[in-house]
Amino acid sequence: MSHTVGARQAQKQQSRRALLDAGLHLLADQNLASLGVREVTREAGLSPAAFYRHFPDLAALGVALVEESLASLHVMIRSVLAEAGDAEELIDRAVDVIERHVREHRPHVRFLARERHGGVRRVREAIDAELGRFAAEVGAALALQPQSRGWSEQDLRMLAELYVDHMVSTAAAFLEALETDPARERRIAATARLQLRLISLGREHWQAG
Amino acid sequence: MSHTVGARQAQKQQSRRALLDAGLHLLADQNLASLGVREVTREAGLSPAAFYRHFPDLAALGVALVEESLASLHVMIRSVLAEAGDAEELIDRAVDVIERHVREHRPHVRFLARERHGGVRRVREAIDAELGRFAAEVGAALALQPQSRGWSEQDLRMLAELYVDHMVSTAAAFLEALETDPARERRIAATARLQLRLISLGREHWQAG
DNA sequence: TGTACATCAGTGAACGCGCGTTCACTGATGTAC
DNA sequence: TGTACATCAGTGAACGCGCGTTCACTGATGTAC
Repeated sequence: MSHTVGARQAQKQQSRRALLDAGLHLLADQNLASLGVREVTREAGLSPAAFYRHFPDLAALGVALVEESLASLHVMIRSVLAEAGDAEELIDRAVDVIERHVREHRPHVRFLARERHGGVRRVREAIDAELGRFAAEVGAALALQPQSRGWSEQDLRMLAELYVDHMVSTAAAFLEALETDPARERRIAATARLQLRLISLGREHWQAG
Repeated sequence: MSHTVGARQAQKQQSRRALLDAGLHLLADQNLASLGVREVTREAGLSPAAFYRHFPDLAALGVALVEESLASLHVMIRSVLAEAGDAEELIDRAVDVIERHVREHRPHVRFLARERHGGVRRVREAIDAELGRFAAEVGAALALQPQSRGWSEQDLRMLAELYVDHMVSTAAAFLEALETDPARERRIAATARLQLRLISLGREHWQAG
């Protein structure tokens, strides 16, 4: 049985949550680098000094948001990899899952897109490291598939990276569409499916020539 | 013959240049959204008030930087599209050109990567619109190639976008490597070549199944 | 259960600082005659 | 060529403001007995 946390602990966690949510909300319209401590605490309904009971600085809050954001992404990727079916079905499923993920975790996805090449090195590195781990995971899953018979480690890795990069580009496109012109969503999904189909074809004929 | 600009005009252009260079330099370590007017003018060796003789605000300076950055990118893309040779040669050439471009226009490339999903909407939209134009240009070039016989407009467009997205991902990877661990450059180039080869294979067998 | 003390999340005031923007100005460059 | 006036890029001082961070504090929660 889990230890029941005391009221004090529970309240502290609630405040921490409020700070993270406030940050995520404010980061819809700006970068982590331009976010202010007072801005976050104001949004969270706390005094400025309270911030320091939870994080040493804003970069630390950013890293906490990276962890959250990537945890949910991780779940998504696993669910895509766990699917069974023919190539066509898998592609449709994968694009659907990405689209739903962006819709349901919009602030987190936006945060990742914005900070992946953003101005705060610690956060940038945390994101890149995690995306690298995703690629490794995808590579391991690909290695188990019969189509990968005879593929070198390097080839598997490059294919995994191609998939991850494509997922990232597609997610960013969905996000931009949601924010500016939701009608574009359908076209982006259609394009992503065609692209994945083309990549599948390339995969089938790899080393065949 | 071109009109010789007066000394006044020439000096003004020099100051404008200094402001753009100062901005670009400072944006190596931060976002446009967190850049300050005083910061830029200090770096450029001008008084704070001088800034307003050139730009109404920092977003305007950002848009000017987008135009510069994309002009040089445009030249690069045209040079890739203009190449002739077999698929293998074209791929090697394309990856080399991207690598060289990132090296030679590092501050501009970094700026684009950072602000593409950054916090300043005007700048974000300017970048996206220009990347869309690139995709159209690539699509038009692809349409002229014999391998594209029978391809629909939609298929050409999705392939063009796949190439542009791949170029963007590759450029971002080169950039990150240059900034953190130059030894990774060779591996990134090798991966990009393999990926382009796989995409080429997919292209050859498109609609063949 | 009750009491006395310890902990510590959150407060509110205070600090010094750099910010964006404005303003009247200066003096070199440009122009009309 | 010379003179008198216009233009305007850049200046330096000034303003009010919100910032990050610190500090001693408060009072609810936790703990030992």
